[in-house]
Amino acid sequence: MTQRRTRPTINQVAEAAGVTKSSVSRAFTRPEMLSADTVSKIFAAAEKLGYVPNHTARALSTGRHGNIALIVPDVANPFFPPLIRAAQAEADRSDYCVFLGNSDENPQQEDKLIGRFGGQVEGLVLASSRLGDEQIVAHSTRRPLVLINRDVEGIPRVLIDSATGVAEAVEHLAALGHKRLVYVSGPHGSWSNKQRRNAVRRSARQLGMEVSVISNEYAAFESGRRITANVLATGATAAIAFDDLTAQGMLAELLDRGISVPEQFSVVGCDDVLGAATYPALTTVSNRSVEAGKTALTLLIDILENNAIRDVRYVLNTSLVVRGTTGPAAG
Amino acid sequence: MTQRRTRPTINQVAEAAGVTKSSVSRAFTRPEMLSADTVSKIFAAAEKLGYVPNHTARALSTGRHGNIALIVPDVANPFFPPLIRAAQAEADRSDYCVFLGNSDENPQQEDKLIGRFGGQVEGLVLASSRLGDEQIVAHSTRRPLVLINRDVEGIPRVLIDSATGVAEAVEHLAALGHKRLVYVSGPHGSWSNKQRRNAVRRSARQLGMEVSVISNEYAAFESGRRITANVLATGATAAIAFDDLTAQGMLAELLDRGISVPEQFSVVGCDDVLGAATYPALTTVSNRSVEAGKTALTLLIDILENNAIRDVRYVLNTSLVVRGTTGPAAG
DNA sequence: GCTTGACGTGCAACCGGTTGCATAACATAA
DNA sequence: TTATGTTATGCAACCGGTTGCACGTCAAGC
Repeated sequence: MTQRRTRPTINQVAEAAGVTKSSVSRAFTRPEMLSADTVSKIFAAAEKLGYVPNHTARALSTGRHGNIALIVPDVANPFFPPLIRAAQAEADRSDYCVFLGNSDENPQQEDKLIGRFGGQVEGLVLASSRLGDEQIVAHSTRRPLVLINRDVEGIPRVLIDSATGVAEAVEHLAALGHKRLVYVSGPHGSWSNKQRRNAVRRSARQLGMEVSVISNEYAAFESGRRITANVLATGATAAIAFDDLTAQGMLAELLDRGISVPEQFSVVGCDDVLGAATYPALTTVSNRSVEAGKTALTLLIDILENNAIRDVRYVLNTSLVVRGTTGPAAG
Repeated sequence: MTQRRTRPTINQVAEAAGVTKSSVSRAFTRPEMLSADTVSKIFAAAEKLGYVPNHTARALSTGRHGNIALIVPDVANPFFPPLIRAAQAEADRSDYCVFLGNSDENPQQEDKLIGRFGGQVEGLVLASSRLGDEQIVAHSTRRPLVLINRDVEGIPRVLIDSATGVAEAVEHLAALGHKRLVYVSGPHGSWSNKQRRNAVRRSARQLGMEVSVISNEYAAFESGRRITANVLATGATAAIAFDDLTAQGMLAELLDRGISVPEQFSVVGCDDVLGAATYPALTTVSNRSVEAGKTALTLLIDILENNAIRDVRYVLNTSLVVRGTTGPAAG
């Protein structure tokens, strides 16, 4: 393997160009301060030596490193990758680099990551944070913070309002003649979960439907399978699940138990992460995660560059996407 | 919004503790050099002021920032999130922070990202890189590099050998009586694609089967749907797709065309990213992406910490996972 | 021809740590 | 008691840039 040469420094360029390092520095940051001659002389020397300004040194003296951190509970949850991708693209447009953190749905891990990233980022985006409000507020005093799917007063936040879509789902089921309904919960600390649960309850009450709530800490395919027995035990004819993964697990389990969907039981998911890829294709609540990721980054960058300190609460509405897992109530 | 206080520096801690900054520095890096008394005095002062060493400054003088970069072609492709997650977890265990880059399957973008990250990472992992060999070699002279699913001589690499699994798939189809086979290609620059295509051809030749290759630049659900007509036009009775997403798109399209799977047509995917979530459940080639991510990071960290410069070529074998989309040849 | 101002460049301090070397304090051995 | 070694701490240079200020030069204005 070839030897890794140490990179040339500003001083070497200065010497090669016959100027001081101040001028080299200015040539790269504020060339309009220098004569055109000097600038081109410096660029020529830099080019020849293969000089690239040292990011770390620059960050130390300016206090700006152009990094931001994005922390999510679970990269592998299909809700996040499109969000991550959108955020990353938006960061890139403004020449920011993004640190990605995976908290494993664990507040302690999330806290630890924030600490570790803390020193080298200018701002953070926390998606579906599992931290307590006080911790979030505490972190926000240290550096700019934008939240996704978490509603904390005074902190800029982007919220995907699944309540609108969930309400539509309940109405849809009511219209199909369903009377008894189950809501299958998601992670405990999840703001979206609370929001969805409340929306189901509220709409159901208005429509005179009965609702049971079944808890299910870790939202995923397998746990969806597992809680299906409990769901059926309630005697309900339809279920709304915290997310598509849970719904998909339920679908598989119902199929295995010989319960046909939607003839004998209706299932609604949330987040539309699977497209039409389940069988039957899943009726679900639309997802705005790409917009959420992009918006959060736009917001954060705006705060960083314009020192725009404001209390933004950006809400993205959702709606019901009717596919094949909902039908008239059995019996 | 509350005022963001500037963080205390090493000097303030030194003053508060009645020592010089050298001692404070040592208290945090090599406490065994100091008397227990001094250390606890310093820690007490640091604690009281809320001091945290400045990562940037430390990086500048030591040349080590404890960051690594991971670049993937598409975060939203379900092959990568588990890999990313595993890599991130492994990095975390050794206190490294990870930058995530999304190249959008674009070599230029990939190159740009490497450049942007370059100055602030100690090493890079390129997953399924779309760069040319020379570019990869060039980058590797600058700083440690580990490749995933890319086989470049002299550069540490972790390869998921889908050839073994793909060969099994071809044998499986032959055993079911299929004579004509299609391989649906993936991205042009993809090493995995080349490997899979060759494996299909080789095994088919040995088993006396006929193979057509259909190209399909962007591997995804929609493009899988789109190329299905071409696949059927070949007269084949079975297809092996570059990845599960493509296979899933084909499944949907076949269903829409009233062609039943596996009775009339057999489909095999690759990477096992969908689990049993398709309908029928997809027969596919197993995926070792979690191990790949973890191994790549272990390798990189080993290189960084032990200066272990070696030409590693780590191969992870795969095998066929038979589910419900393959059956006896029609007619 | 002298003042004034604009412009281009250099000087030196600073960002916040780390580290090789010198030295003081103290313990041990002769 | 003095020489010798060990240990804990301080001094100051260094990492590689940025930036406020001072200074010298040259052209325009009177």
